[in-house]
Amino acid sequence: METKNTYSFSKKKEVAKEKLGIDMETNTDNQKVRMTKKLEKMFGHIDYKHPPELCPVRDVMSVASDQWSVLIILWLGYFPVLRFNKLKKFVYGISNKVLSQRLKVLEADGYISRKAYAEVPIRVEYSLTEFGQNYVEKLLELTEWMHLNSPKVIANRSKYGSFGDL
Amino acid sequence: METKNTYSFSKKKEVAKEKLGIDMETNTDNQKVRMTKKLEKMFGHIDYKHPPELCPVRDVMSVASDQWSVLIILWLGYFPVLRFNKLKKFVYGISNKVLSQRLKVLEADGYISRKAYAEVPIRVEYSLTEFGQNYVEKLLELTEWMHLNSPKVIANRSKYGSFGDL
DNA sequence: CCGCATCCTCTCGGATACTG
DNA sequence: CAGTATCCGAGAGGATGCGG
Repeated sequence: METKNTYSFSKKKEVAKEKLGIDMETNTDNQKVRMTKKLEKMFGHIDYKHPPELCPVRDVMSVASDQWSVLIILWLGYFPVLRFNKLKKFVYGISNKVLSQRLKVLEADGYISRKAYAEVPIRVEYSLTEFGQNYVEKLLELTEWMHLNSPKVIANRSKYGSFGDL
Repeated sequence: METKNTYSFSKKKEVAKEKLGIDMETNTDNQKVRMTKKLEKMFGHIDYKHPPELCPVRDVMSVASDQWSVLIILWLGYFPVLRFNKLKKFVYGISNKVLSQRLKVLEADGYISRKAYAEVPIRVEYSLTEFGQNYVEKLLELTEWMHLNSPKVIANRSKYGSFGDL
């Protein structure tokens, strides 16, 4: 998977130039070049004409960057372990159904672990796995940025006028 | 906004202990403590019982972490400037309607800029703003992680069984 | 207490056709 | 070319009630 690269950067540049009339060489800024390298790593190996279902990154991200999933993971990063109803309290506004769905998917994808204790009434504890801890760190970098910049965005938005929501 | 903190960490611990039966002091690991600090910065100032609509971070993130928005921003990070139909080709699978919606919102939120040239036929060029460049860097860190780890997730998923999608 | 099953609503988003 | 307008279907997600 690492070695196979059916769609190299030079090939991409070709396509960009010939089929789309875009000259990649206009990328001069260092920062942009670094960014392009990273993007190349992610997009370079795929043909942009292939069905998006074949892109595992899209797939995985759609779970991990889901609004509810993010909140669940963040709160589980905050508290070491949480039970279903506690979690529901923190992830304010989530319904039983959605919470339970997300928890199942997040468990399946390896972010969280679920421990059920055979008591009466039953007790279930959710916590982050090693992998989930790993992810929450990445996520925090993003949410930190969001926390920092959301005022700007809100300001922009109202300056721009009242357009659609999402 | 920075100084106002109606819901301090110690208060949070109180609530956690008294109302939810969670002892925050079980956080021993250094990494977890750092994480908790960050989370505190984001969640500490809000009462988790307040309506989620009041949380600007949720709001801003729902736009910025939207699947289509992410792809648009990434491709605009790859190519310095793209026109509507080029963009549509790269963000494979997106419809006119959604692309146009997302572009409008992303412009309103300050990530991208739109330049229309009064030619016939009309030409419109989209590119990242300074702010958008800023964001795409953050985003790339996350997508890099995704690119790196999606195989693990897929593996986990199939190991776990065939459960729901998303 | 956990969370599934059901029902029902309602928004998102795809397809197509049309205009400046 | 760059969108808008309209229609329509799928499915996400909320509320409730029940079972383990």
